[in-house]
Amino acid sequence: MSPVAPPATPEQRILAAIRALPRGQVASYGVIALRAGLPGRARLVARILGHTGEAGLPWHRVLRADGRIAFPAGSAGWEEQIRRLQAEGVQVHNGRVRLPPVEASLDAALWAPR
DNA sequence: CTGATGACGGCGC
DNA sequence: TGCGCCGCCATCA
Repeated sequence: MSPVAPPATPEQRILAAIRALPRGQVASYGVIALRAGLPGRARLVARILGHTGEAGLPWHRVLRADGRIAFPAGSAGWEEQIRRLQAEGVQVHNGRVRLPPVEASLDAALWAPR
């Protein structure tokens, strides 16, 4: 591997972070942004998801910070995401998922000044 | 350049 | 838990 920092555009790193989500595990937009090295860029993650048409991308494992589906309740995307999550064994109640608490270190990183 | 928009997020009530 | 307000960012009209 090259000893230098990974090239990758922000978009590439975000997509990589999403692909890295194990089956049956979920994460918020903010956490994905953190893992991509882009603290506070949750909205960028959302835009990428809506724009990319990459096949096989586990987009359904990305939820809002409060554990709810980002799509409007009742919409086609909303139902599709719930279906996919439940197919992986994720418990979804009324469009909401129990997210594991964010670690203090990540919490600090999120609030750290840029 | 200005204002609106969105698969967001934190905070207050 | 629910709802509204505001901040932040990239894109678009």
